[in-house]
Amino acid sequence: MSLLTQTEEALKQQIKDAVLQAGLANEDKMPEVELEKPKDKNHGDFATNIAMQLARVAKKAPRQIAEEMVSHFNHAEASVEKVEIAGPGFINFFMKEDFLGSIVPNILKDGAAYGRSQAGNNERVQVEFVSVNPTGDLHLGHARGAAFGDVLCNILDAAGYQVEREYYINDAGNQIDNLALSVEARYLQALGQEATLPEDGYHGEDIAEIGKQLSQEYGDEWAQKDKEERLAFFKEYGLNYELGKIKKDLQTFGVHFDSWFSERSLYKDNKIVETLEKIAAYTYEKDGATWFRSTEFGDDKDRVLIKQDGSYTYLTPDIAYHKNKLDRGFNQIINVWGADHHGYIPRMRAAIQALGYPVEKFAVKIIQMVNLFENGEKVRMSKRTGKAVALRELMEEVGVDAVRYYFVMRSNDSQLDFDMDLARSQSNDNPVFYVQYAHARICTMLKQAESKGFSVDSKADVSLLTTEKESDLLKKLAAFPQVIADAAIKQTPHKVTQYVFDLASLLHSFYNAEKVLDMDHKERTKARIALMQAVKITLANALRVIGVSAPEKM
RNA sequence: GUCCCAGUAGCUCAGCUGGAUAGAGCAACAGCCUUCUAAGCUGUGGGUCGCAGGUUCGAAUCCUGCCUGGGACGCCA
Repeated sequence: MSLLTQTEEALKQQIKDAVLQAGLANEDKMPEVELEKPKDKNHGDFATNIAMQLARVAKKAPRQIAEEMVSHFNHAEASVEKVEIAGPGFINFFMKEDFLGSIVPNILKDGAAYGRSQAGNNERVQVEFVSVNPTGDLHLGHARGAAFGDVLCNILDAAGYQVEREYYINDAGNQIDNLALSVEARYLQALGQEATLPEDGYHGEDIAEIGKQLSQEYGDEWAQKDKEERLAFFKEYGLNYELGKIKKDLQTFGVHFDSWFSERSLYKDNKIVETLEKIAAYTYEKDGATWFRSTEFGDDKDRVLIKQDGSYTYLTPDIAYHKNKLDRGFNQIINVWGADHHGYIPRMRAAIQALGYPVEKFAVKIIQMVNLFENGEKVRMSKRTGKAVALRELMEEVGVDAVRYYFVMRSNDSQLDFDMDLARSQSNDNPVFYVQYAHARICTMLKQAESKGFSVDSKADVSLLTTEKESDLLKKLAAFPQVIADAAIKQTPHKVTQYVFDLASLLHSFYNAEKVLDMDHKERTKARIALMQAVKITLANALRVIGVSAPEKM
């Protein structure tokens, strides 16, 4: 348990005891004590609205309740310096000076582990994200999903969940047959033969490249062979080529997966038939097709599982896939989907229920669209390729750090304007640099300290850290594990970018107000060096969670 | 037509399991470098929280309706 939560728990307990002793409520009428951290410092370190909550139970005015509660409150047990009643009945607690005294040594001791907690109780969570069809490059929208999913996993991991990252490869079905046909056409063209791309084929440069490669590698060998055999080979070839590119881009982007799940394996292992049998009670035949009665579970229409031509719709193997995921025993499976898939949620929820699983285990995070701006104008297509802007281009243009930071800095359900010029700019407008600069600044200070004979000392007298800027920093540092845990529970990665920005801001403010290296006050200098080290560790840990580098100098 | 997301300062967005005077960055304006990196800091101005009702001691936050913007509504994936 982190220092701050210990303090809070102790305080809550004392508040509860005081309420009971004052006879304002008995055990079963006792509401949950809620503590908040007031934004305004004049309102103390913590505040509670318990008096207002009790107004109805105790049948008294909130302020009067507050006074009776306070008169029974044990200041010493809760490390409270002063209590004030304010406004309509808020009770504000001002903690003793040293209540944050152990935070710096704690952080120095924990190092890279500072911020980690057991909030997740080791629950197993699986996050499936990206899962782009291996028929082309990752573009803008996929990139946001990739960054979001990866950071969410980092957060869950730090908060004490067991996380598994999975990519679902759509290597069966229509789109992959189409890929094979497209490759075939490009191959034949590369050999100088007449061939046209299928109507709904893939027109990208990369497919032409595959065709060229094949023609160079095999000459007309494959043109001679049986079409079926040829397509089977081209399918594999194209799949490996495209998947290889995706994997490489993801690696560059700093995203890795624990498992790559093949849709094809569902066919091979007979999982789809098994799944269909399992939900047979909710299926029926109509118009020569097999339907899933998803309306029974709140979907707005029933869905086809087996088409007239006997093939499956996209949904069918996907249900089998979700069954497979749930059978693996996760406490929760989280899917990260693009906004264009939101309509898909009700039918999948229906399927989960038809399979007999608790629907709460199934969560979907919808990632809203990204709009790219350059020179103040919306960029619809890449200038280089004429197609949707690829992640690769974006990384080359503005760097991995900026792309990742920008993609997680906003709530996933807000659309995102990505300003290329801003992300590229190495200026004070750019939040990525602002945060990294704070880290680099500390590194410089610590280096200077070393050259003056100081070293980081975890036994430095941190009670000398008494200025307002210092206590602001201490409080912010202490909050970090809770911020991570909160972001994990709410599945809101942007809370971490927000936190790291705030911490950087406090550091810059402190830096400008106080001098760390002061030969006239050696003890205070030591304390500040320890504080700087603690801030450095926390900034680095937070940046690591986001997947952004923490440079030593800039 | 149905469903999802959004609507908060000039711009981009936090805040949304109800709480005190609604926050941040950018932009604007005024200051701070012989002093540990000015990629920084300090200050000022700027808001009918889309609109209208409702619930509540209390609503940006919850409920209902409406308006605006984006997206989705295939025997595509």
